[in-house]
Amino acid sequence: MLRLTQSEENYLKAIFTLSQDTEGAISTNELAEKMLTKASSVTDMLKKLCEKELLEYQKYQGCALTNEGKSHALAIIRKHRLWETFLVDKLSFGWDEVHEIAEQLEHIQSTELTDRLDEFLGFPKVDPHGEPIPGKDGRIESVSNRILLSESVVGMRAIIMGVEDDQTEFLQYLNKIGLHLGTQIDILDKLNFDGSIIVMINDKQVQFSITIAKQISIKPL
Amino acid sequence: MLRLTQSEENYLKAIFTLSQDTEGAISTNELAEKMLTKASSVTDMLKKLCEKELLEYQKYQGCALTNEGKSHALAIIRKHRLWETFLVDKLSFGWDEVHEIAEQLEHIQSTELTDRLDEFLGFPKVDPHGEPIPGKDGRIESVSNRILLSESVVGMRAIIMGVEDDQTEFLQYLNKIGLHLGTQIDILDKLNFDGSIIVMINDKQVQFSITIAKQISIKPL
DNA sequence: TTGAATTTTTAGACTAGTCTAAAAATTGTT
DNA sequence: AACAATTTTTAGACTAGTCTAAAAATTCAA
Ligand SMILES: [Mn+2]
Ligand SMILES: [Mn+2]
Ligand SMILES: [Mn+2]
Ligand SMILES: [Mn+2]
Repeated sequence: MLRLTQSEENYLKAIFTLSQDTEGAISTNELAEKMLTKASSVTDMLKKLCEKELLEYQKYQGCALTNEGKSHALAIIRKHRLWETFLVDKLSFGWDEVHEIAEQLEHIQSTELTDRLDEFLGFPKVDPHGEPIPGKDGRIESVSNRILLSESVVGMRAIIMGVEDDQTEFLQYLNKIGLHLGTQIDILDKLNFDGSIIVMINDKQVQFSITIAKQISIKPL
Repeated sequence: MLRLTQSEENYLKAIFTLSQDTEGAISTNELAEKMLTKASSVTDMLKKLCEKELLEYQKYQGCALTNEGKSHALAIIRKHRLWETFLVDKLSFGWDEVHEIAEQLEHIQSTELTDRLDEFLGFPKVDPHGEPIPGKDGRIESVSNRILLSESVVGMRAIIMGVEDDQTEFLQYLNKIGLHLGTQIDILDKLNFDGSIIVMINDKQVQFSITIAKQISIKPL
């Protein structure tokens, strides 16, 4: 079994995540930005991960994970999301407080631990941000009939199913306006000129910019 | 707040532990053996930790933790023992399976997490090996009327309270002979020439070498 | 109390991960 | 197609942690 450093694992995870919404290879700069580091550091790491056959990489052509690399990334994401669930469900942390801690816990090496944690939590399907939790086998069950709030239409009634961004400030903002997983909303209006969406949450009107609306996923009722 | 690397934390913990049963300073070689590393590496690390005022160190004179260093060490030991308790009490691991995992978990940085875990576990006083768990304030409650099995006298009846060694093979051996925390034993005999102790455990006779007897702590009834 | 054995430190090297600055390759634009 | 802008890689340096081999200090024992 190939043993990876924390840094290597963080790169794999970042590449996997970026690949989710990008066609083709991931560029060095894109990855540098995501990793909050410099392109030259990324190049060095890509060479190393390519050497270990976790990704394919050719000079100036960006990179793409191999199956091996993908399954490593999924194992880390599985751990991250299980630990976040543990922190919220068992230790009563808020959904805005768990990401940084899970960022460390995801690197604990023990498949046995991960699988027992999964069982202890009752095999949860999604984490506290509504993100699906990969199974033991690395498979992600597709989450059903979700759309982004940005794609909603006026008059729709819907349930909040997830957030695409788990940054503390964003989640704290959502807390402040009373928006949680499972919250019911009504789409009241959309402004043509900037795409803003006006929503009713617990009898209060809230206006979301298109940027925010793209970070929230809902299930129409 | 001073941020330490995993390696620095492991050194502090080792120095603390060695200091428990050694008078005066800890020597470079002693520490090298404990850390499974070379004396030259230890010297480098001692310089660094001295620089950070976590220990006092003078060339050729060994080292001793400062109060700052001690409280860091205690915080790591607290985490280690709480996580071991979590693994055994909540995830049903055996006491022989948890040390390696806790060796990693003890480095997770979040006082909030540690304190909530403590609460979730019901503020346990001892870990699965009978070792006391330091409190939030770093204080260790002294464990009452314990002696080592090696110091027992023939005819005594006692309860197993702890083990001084948490190596997997040792604990597995204890499992095999049916010795756990809380097990009741009778001291049947002591052999003068090698110090072996013959003990009755669950109606079976078992003979312990003096080496083993020094690793087991008991409470006489 | 002096020489030998042991312990400890230093010197120099290596790996992992990062950085800055400069060079090279690619991309885009006229 | 040529040149400019942008992206990416390389070269060289730095820190942390480790190692081996050699030098220095301490300890031990005759
Ligand atoms: Mn997260
Ligand atoms: Mn991480
Ligand atoms: Mn342990
Ligand atoms: Mn450790």
